[in-house]
Amino acid sequence: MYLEVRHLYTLRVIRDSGSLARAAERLHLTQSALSHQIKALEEQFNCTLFARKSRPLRFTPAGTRMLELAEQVVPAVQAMERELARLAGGETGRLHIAIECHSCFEWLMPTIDSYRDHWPEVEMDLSTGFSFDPLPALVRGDIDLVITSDPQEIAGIIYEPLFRYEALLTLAKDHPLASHAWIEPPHLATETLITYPVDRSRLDIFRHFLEPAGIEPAGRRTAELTLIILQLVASKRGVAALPNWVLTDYLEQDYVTARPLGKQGLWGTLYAALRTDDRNTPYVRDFIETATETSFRTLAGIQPA
Amino acid sequence: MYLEVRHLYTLRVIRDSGSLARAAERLHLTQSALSHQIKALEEQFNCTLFARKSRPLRFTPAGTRMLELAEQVVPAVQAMERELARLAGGETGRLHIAIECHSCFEWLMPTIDSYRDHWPEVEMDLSTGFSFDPLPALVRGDIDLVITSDPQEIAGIIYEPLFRYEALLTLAKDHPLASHAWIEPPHLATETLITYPVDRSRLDIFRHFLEPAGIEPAGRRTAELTLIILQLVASKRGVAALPNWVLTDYLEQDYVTARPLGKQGLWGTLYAALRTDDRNTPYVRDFIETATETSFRTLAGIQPA
DNA sequence: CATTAACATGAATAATATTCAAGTTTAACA
DNA sequence: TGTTAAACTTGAATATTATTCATGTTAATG
Repeated sequence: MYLEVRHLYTLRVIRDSGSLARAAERLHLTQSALSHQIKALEEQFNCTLFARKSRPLRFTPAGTRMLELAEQVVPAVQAMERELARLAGGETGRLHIAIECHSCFEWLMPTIDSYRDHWPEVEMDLSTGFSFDPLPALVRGDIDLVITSDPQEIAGIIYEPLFRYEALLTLAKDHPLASHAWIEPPHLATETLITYPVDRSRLDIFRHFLEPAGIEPAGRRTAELTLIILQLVASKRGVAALPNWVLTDYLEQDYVTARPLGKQGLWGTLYAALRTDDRNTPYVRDFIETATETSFRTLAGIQPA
Repeated sequence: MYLEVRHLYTLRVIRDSGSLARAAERLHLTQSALSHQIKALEEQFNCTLFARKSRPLRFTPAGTRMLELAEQVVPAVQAMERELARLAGGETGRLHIAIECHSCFEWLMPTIDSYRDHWPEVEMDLSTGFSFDPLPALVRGDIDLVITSDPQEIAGIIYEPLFRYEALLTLAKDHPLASHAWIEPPHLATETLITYPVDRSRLDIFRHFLEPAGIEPAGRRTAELTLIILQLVASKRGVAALPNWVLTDYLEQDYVTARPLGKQGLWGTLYAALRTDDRNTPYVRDFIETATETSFRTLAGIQPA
């Protein structure tokens, strides 16, 4: 065995996720595979790289040194890969993005920032899919990429999963439902549900939580901006299902509280939809990679798809 | 497939050796393996890395860029590996070296220079084995490493091959034998052979060239220093068998000329002899690695062992 | 127009990474 | 103190990937 870029990449993910088990998920490997990988490294260099017994796990001096190398090497490799991708053709093109996901700005903005650095020649545009259905526009070629949590089978369109997130029911701090460890559908029969202004068929809380149980909320009202929704919730005008990552800051500041929907929680997956033709276009591929990487760096509580 | 350190290492060797075939030898791989490896890289990045049809082969812009990465990454990886090896223990120790090879200073000095940088704590010493037989001293533990081209089976001693070289018969420029494309043993029956002052049983030209043919040179004289030997040859006091790498400068300056010994040439291997116990000692291993690397960088015309 | 050296290719094999199916260990909790 | 769950380890089975082997192609050379 030899030290390879793969190992360095692994090491970074382990540090970022704080445990072998979680790192394995992100790397799309079993936890056993990672254990073997690290063990082989440790045997080759005849030293331990980190102490597993503490959470988050701690790197030894040797592990820290190797991580330092990783920090130098991995970005350099990625930079070269991007440059070659540009060289290989398709260095310029158009990337018009539409988002159906109303809370996506948080990771989309840093993603676009860092993407622009790598692909200055790509003409970018961003439209929010509030008023029109973006998928036909994607098929027609008016736009090139749609961020959505609701993949619909359409010929010529593929969905690349970005990450999984949990929808939490956001509640005022002293809301009665906060006494439950998790929310069941009947709990909502007497509540006003605040949502983004989209058709209920696009909302997971209806499709995968309330409708299967045959429950209707007492009322519904909509708001476009996440901040407004939160204000409404805080002032007890209703409750709202929001992605966990949107809430981390507000929960920490104790502005609102939140509970899982169902014992297992209500999980959704965010996808990038693109035309099959664009599947291997370098600058499109790299956008997706940049997006997942940025998300995992920026967002707390999300899971690999 | 992914870009790995291995590929970057390969790329450097290809550049240094100017052809896939030679690079393969140095990497201890078949030429086919290398061809596959490069092909896979080129397919992954969808570009060619170098033009094969020219000798030495030329890197494309993409290849150059990747080589640039290699130049940054490989030394960084090696540096970390050495640091970890020191951390893992055995960071300090003794390395007393004896050389039997009289022309080895050329690569030994740069080797020791760069080695000292990496292992400042290791106490080094160098003795030339002119007067005593170093192998018993190695067994006893008086010295720790012997550079020799003449491995003798001794319990507790192993030989790590460094590189292969060709012994050439060095001749005055206008020497009659220079008219032959290569030298046969009978040609030497009328010549004075100039050698280093060691027993003839240690000299490859006797053991593997003259004795098998039952030929004796007309005379023999010795000199300790390579430069003196060359002066004697140039002034027609005799002929001498010397490693090819010693001669490159003098041949270029047209000071002397040289011919292969036999149609296939007379090839020898240089070894590092060490005690079996020291086989895995980090600072000893690294000396051997540094030595081969330095040799291939410094010396022209040598071959992987 | 042979001949040689360098490189390419497809199939076979060897080496290596990963998973699978246990088994430990640790920490949390009743 | 026992019980459970989560995180990690381990050895054997399997899958994947790298390398070799045998052979073909190409380009340069006499």
